[in-house]
Order: sequence, then C-alpha cells, then structure tokens
Amino acid sequence: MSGKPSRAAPPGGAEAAPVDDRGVAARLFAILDAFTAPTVAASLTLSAIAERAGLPLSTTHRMVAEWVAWGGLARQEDGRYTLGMRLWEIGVQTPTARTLRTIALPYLEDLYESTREHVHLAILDGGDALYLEKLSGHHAVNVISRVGGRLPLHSTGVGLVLLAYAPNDVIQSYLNDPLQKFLPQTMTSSDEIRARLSGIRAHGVALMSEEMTAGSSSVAAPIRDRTGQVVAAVSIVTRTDPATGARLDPAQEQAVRVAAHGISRALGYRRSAT
Amino acid sequence: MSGKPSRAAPPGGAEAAPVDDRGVAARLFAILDAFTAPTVAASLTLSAIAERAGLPLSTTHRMVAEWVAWGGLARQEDGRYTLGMRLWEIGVQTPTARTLRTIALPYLEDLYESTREHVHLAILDGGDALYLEKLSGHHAVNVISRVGGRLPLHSTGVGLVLLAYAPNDVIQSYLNDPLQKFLPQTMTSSDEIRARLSGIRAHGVALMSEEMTAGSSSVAAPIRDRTGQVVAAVSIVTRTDPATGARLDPAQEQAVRVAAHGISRALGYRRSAT
DNA sequence: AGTGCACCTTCCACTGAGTGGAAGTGACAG
DNA sequence: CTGTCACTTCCACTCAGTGGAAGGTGCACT
Repeated sequence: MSGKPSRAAPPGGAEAAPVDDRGVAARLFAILDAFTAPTVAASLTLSAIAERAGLPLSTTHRMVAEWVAWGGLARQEDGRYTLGMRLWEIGVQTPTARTLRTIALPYLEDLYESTREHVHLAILDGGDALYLEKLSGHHAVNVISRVGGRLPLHSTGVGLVLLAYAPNDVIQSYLNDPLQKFLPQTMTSSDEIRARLSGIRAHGVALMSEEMTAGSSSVAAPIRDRTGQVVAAVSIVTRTDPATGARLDPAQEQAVRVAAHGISRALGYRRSAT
Repeated sequence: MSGKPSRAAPPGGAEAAPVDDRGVAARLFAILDAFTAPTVAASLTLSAIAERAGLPLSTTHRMVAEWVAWGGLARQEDGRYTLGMRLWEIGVQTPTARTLRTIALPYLEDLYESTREHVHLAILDGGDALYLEKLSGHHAVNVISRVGGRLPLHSTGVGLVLLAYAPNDVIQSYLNDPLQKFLPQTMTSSDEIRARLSGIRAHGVALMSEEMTAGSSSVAAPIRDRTGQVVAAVSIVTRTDPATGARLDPAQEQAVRVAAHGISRALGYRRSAT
C-alpha cells in the first residue's frame, strides 16, 4: 500500500488537492525566481529555495544540483546557494541590453563626467522602468535605482519619458491601475499625468522633483532608434537645490539632451524635422 | 509495430545507438548554450538551436516555448529567437559580478577619465580571464575584449595578473597545456612566463605589449578583497607608442595602480606591509 | 500558378525519467 | 545524551515528456 499518487490527489485524500501542474521547465525556472522574489536575496539555503519556489525539498535538491552542474547556481563554502557566473555570462549577451549599453555607455560616461551626477539608462519593460545602466561617483547621493532593478513609470524621470512615448494602449492601461504615492509631490492623478506627458512630448525632456526619493530631482530625455521609435531614456538625478527648489540647472538639462541625441544618432536615428 | 523506443536503441537497430542520456534540465541548458557556442549568435532559428543543442526538432520546439513563456528567450517578429530580458535581469544579480562591478565602477570611471584609454575589469574563471566590465570612448581603438567575454590568461594584462596571484596548482595546470601564440611577441614558454609572474608579484603590475592584438599594449594591476586575496584585475589598453615602443607612460602605470588600490580599499583590504 | 525547398507546428502511442514521501545522516545546542 | 533543524539518499510508481512522422506555411525560382 501507500500508493505514491505523484501529481494526483493524496491517498485517502478528501482535502484540496495541492497538485502541481508545472512542468519540469517551470519548476527549474521557479528555482531561479526564488532568488528574485519576493525579495532579492544574494544567497539562500536549500530549504529557503524550496519554500520560495513552492517545491518539495527532495525535488528542489535534485534540481538545484542540476543548476549547479551547469553553472547557473553556485554553492558557497557555507552550503548556501547563489546565482552563478554562467547566468551572468549568458545574461549579458542579451541583445537588447548589450547593444544599447555598448552604444550608450560612452555617452553616459561623458554625461557623468560633465555633470558628476547619477546617470541612468532605462527601457520600458512590462509596465516598469527597467534600469539597464547606472553610473555614479563615490560620493553617492541616496538613490534606490540599481542595474537590473525596476521602478514605477509615474514617479521617475526615465519612467515618465518612456510612458510619454509609449503606445496609447500602454499609457491607457498603466494609468487605469491605481498609482502609488511615494512622497507628497508624487503625481498620481491620471489626468494630471496625461497633461504632463504631452508636455514631455512637446519639450523632449521630463523634469521631476521629489516624487520618488526625498531630496532628489531628475531630468530625463528620450532615446530613439533608426525607426524613430523611443527605445530608452537617459536621466541624471541630482540633489534638489534648496535655493532654486524644483528648478534645475539649465546646463544640466542641456547635457541630458545632448547625451540622448548622441545615443540616438549612434543608434541610427536621423531627425527629420524640429 | 513501429515501437517508439524513446531513449533506447532504434527498433531494428544494429548501428551505434545515439542515445541521449541528458536529463530535461541539461537539455534546457543546452538550448541556452546554443546562443554562445560554438560561436556567439544574436539570434537563431528554431532549427539552428536544435542543431547546436543536439536535440530533435520537436523537443527543441517544446522547450524553446517554455523558455519563451518564462522570458529567458524571446521571439522576434521574423520568427527567430534571441536571449530574453529575464535572463539579463537575473544574470546581473549574480553576486560576484554585481558586487565587484558596483564597487569598482566609480574607480574605473576615474581611471577612464584620467587616461582616456580602454579600461578593463576581469576575474579568473575556469582558466580564462572573464571580462566583467569594459569602458571605452567613442574613438575606440581595436580591442577584442567584450563584457561577458573570455580571453586567455597568458596573453592579456589582466590575465597575467590573475595568473600571477592564482593558487599554485592553477598556475601549474595552466602552464602545462600548450599556449596559443597570437602574435610574434606572445610569450608561450612556460619557464619565461613563470619568471614573468614572479616579476609581476614583485612589482604589483603587469606590462604587456603586442601580445594579443597588434598595435596595443596594456598595464594591469591586482585587486584584493578584505582577506588579501586577489579577486580581480584592472587594466588599461593603449595604442602602442611607436616612439617609445613597449614602454608605457609612467603616469598611466601609476593611474592603474591607484585605481586598483582604491577598489581594494573599497572592498575592505588594508595593506599590512610594503 | 506550379514546383521545390526549408523551416516550423501539431499529433500521439509509448515508456523510462522524474517524482516525492520517508528514512538516513550530520551538525549543533542545551 | 536527546532534540531540533537542515540536508542527503533511496526507491516503487506512474504520468510527463519524448521524438518520429505527417501536416502547414512562406518564399524563391521558373
């Protein structure tokens, strides 16, 4: 007796069947996702992985071993697991990220050099601003952005730019969902944001002040590819000037524009008018 | 009739059984590896993936679909497949790469700014120099390094530094295998290299000239962590000065040293003597 | 508009690879 | 010594995954 009903309902069972209908692949991926969600963890124990992935311990054990054998996970001396170099190595080959980064980096460096402020490069991905690159000095001001990290569209400079030039249905559906208010100045009314977006489209720059992190402001501009489509956004994040308040140094705004144009040009964009 | 012997030998078979003893996981990974080996490809057709991974077309089809569902692969409009953003997003979380990069980047920027030359950051991984970061201006000199790429240890500045401070058995086994000669000046004799390695350990810098790419030289220095272990190497690659020949600008050498020390200090290293 | 070709998608009978509960090991604390 | 917690190994069972083959689809050349 003691049948092993595998993915079917438990033997004498009458309760809710906890059947796992994920295939092998989905389970393997769940193990990777365990390192990202619910919170990013640098290293995890086997049981923590099992719990986060929602898998039996023995299954997790076997699968983790496969990841380690391939190099996607690595085991530390203390027995805990981390993401492995192989994953990094393959990840950086991802064309969208690699191409954009390679082309943009020199311009981002120039921008950093001339302003000495945090420089960000982000793309639109699944309703978030996904940060592809971030340059900052030693004397880092507080910022919560992080390469590979995501931030909302309505409360960041790059996000607002990306949203402004996104297809209409994306804007629509983004503004339909309730928007989180991070600080008193965070704009959350869908009508106000719509107005702001047209302002951004008209001027080609987004100016943000104290809408995500206290004490910091940002200027962001769109990056276009050969086809004229906006594919990314650059920004600098500065400490909000207590004297001038929200207003930013016009020279900085200009520097961001120049960087964005330079990258667009390097991507093959030739502006037709204006 | 027409049995389907699955992973067993073919029906009437008497030939060599092409049994594939890889598990599901290994096959899934083989699909990713198809994008890296034998040559790096930005996008592949389904059949190309199948061939490179050594998998039947139908199996590849199913598995690729799983990767796409998760975001590890993406399908382009033309039907070809590329590595997906999810892979990039998870890959950049890899602790070794992320930590080192985050800490080192500001110093690399300084180094780039003060020298205006290609700046490299690499670690030792499986007998290769693995390039974690690379900064370079618009006016790029020819270099073959690439973020996420690998180059041999004996013919690059960073490589030689990493080898110099590697455990003895690593040096031993690396020098046992025959070393490729890329240019007339590439040093391939294991004795000469051994001598050179002690020179590097003594001076704390490696100087290379025309050993990997014609017309370029490099200076590299070791980066240490809290424990004093060398964990990475920085270098700059310059156009070989036709006048002075192999000799490099002492100011540049100094700049590389300064950057390496800065990063080591930021990693928690406190030099005890010297 | 027909033929050939290359590539992709779907189908389905078969079975061994993967499953997960349970028992075993090991390290550490009280 | 006993309990607890975290990891590892085992093994009988069975259904998820397999891959050959047949069916689409798109395109180039005639």
